[in-house]
Amino acid sequence: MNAGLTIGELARELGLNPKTIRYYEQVGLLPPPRRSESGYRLYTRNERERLQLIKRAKLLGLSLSEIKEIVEYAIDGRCGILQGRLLSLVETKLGEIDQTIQDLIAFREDLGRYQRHLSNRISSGAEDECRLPVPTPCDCVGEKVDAPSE
Amino acid sequence: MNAGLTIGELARELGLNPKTIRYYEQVGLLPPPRRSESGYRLYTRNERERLQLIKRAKLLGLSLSEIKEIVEYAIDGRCGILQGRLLSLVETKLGEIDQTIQDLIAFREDLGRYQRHLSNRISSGAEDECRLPVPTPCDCVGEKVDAPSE
DNA sequence: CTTGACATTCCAGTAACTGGAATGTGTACG
DNA sequence: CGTACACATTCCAGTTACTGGAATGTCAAG
Repeated sequence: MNAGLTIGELARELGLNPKTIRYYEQVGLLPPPRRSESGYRLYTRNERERLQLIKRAKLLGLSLSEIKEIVEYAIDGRCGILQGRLLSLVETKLGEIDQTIQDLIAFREDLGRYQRHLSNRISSGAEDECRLPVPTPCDCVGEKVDAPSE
Repeated sequence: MNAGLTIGELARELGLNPKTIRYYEQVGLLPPPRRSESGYRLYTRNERERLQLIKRAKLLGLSLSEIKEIVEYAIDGRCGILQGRLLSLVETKLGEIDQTIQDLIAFREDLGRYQRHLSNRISSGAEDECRLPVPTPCDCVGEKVDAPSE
């Protein structure tokens, strides 16, 4: 029953839940794969590529239906009206992705600072004054929020 | 009735749906803000910062309850057991964020290539042979390629 | 004083999974 | 061979994180 990955193997390779893969098939994001004698799904290289693309697109925050549009085009090489629609979708998203990357890098820095702060506190046994520098530059977060002044 | 942002103003500033902000309040991610005479929510700078932190954390893929843990800690300055729990959460996430950034950058490249490809095709009026280089044939994310022959 | 854009609450729906139940499959072991 | 055991199947129900709609209230402008 080999010659192809089972759903579990594919899922493990990609760090996905097998259920997620079945779900993608159900909503038409993945084509129904061929089946073994006994009805097990059998996947190939193609599906792996396709899922990787889907994973990336998800990172970008595309919805499954947007992804479907891109993937369908990419995989099937379908042409026509879709092209213009797709180009503008891609262009919009290109504009967004750089911002996303910036945000992510900024957050990574916050988090790193936070981590250093935490492990310092812990190793020094400090138990008080735990205000932390998580949010961007300044204070901000550690405030009870009634601040009634304007 | 001013001295503070209304929910709509805050939402616009942050690119969120006002409903989302109310939802965050409902699940305890945001403290109930003070209200105007007539019952409108009035927000301050603090909430803006807090929401920005939440937005970033979401980018990273933290769940709302994970975010809540971090934010709550930040707010109450609570110490003790939480610290260790939090440190390991943060450390795990730090490990993931670099991968996420890598993925995002790789996808950005794919997308850029795709965009050039598309606009070339369109401006040259080409209508056939639309296979595109989107999914980067090589593997950038989940390594581990033991392709069983097919 | 009405119109229109905002706000409120509550309830219902959606997207994208995720888990559980009931059942079948394939290999390995005594 | 039989029986574990980890996998697979389908179907259905639940969860998370919103998102929209209805009914109603508020406020600044014309």
